[in-house]
Amino acid sequence: MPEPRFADNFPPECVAENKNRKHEPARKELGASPSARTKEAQEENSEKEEDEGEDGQDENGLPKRKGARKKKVPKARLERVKVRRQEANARERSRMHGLNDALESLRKVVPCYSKTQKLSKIETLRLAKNYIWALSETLSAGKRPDLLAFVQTLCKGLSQPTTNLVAGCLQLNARNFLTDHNGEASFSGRPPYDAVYAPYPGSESGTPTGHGSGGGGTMDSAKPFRPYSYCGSYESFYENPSPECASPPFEGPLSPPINFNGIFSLKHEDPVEYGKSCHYGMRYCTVPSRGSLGQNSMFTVSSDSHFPYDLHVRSQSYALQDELNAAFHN
DNA sequence: TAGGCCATCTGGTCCT
DNA sequence: AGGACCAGATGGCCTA
Repeated sequence: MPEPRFADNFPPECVAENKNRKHEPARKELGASPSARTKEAQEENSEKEEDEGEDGQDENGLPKRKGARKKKVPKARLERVKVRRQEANARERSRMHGLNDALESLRKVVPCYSKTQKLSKIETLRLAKNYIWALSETLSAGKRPDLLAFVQTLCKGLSQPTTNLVAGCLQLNARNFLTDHNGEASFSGRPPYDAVYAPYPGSESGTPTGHGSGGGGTMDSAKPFRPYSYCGSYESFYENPSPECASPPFEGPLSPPINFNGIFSLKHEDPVEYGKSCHYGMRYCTVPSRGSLGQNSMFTVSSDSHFPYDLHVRSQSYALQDELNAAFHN
C-alpha cells in the first residue's frame, strides 16, 4: 500500500484550485487598467514623437544632427513589439493573479483568517512560517502544546497589528483550553471536529460560540465531546533552534499536519467555506488519547464582542489569560 | 498628508 | 524566438 502523500490530504481547493483555472482574459482586458491605459497613451505619444521627429529636436531640445538620427523602424515591427509587450503584460498579470490566489489559499489555512480584514502578503507569509514552525515544534515535543509558547512562536516577527489580530483570535478560541498543573494547554469545550463540521445548537446563525455571535461565554455542553488528540508521535527532525534562523530540513514525506485551526483560529467566513478550506487535518485526529476533559472554560467572551477586532474578555482574572495578555501586549 | 499595501507595467535574465 | 520569472518603478487606494 503506497504511503499517503502529504498533498493527498490537503483540501483539493487548496492544492489544485488553480490548476485548471484559467485566468479569463476578460478579467482584465489587455491594457484595460488605468495604469495600462496611461502607459498605452504614453506609448502612442512616444510613437507619434518618433514619427514626427524626422526633423525635430532631440531630448535636450537641440536640433537633431543628421548622423544621430535614429534608424527608422518599420511600423509593422513597432506594432509587433507593442503587441508582444501587451501579451507579456497579460501573462504577467495572470501570473501575479495565480500568485495571489495561492496566497489567498495560504491565508485560509493559517490561524486568523478574515475575509473582511485580510492579512497582508508579507504578514501572511510570516504567520504561515511561524505556524509551520509551531506545529513542527509541537510534533517534535510529542505532547500538547503550551499555549503561551505556541502563540508566542506564532507571533514572532509579526507586526503589532497582526499580533493583535492573532491575539484576538487566540484569546477568543483559548476559551477552549484549560491548563493543567503542568501548564500544558489541554483542549476543553467544543472539540475541533464539531467546531468544523457540526451545526451549533442554540445558535441561530450557526455561528460557533464566540465567533462574534455573542454567545455570552456559555459553554456548549450539549455536544458529545471528542477530545483533541495527537495522531501519533513523531521523531524530532529539526535542528534549528529558532524559526528565525532557518527552515527545518525536509527529510522525506511528512505526516499530515494537526489541525490547530479548529482550536486556535477564527475562521471569519461562512461555515461552508470554512469547512472546505480548513478541515484537512481533522480526519487524522480521530483516536482519542485522553478521555473527556472538563467543561470548564478558562475564558469567556463578553456578549458585546465584535470579534475579532474589538474583543472584550470578561474574565480578566484568569492566570493564563493574564499571561496571554501580557505576552500580546508587550 | 505620509506611509503602507497593492496592482500593473516594464526591461532584464534565464531557459527551452 | 518566446515564455517564465524577477525586481524596480509608478500610481492608486486606504488609513492613522
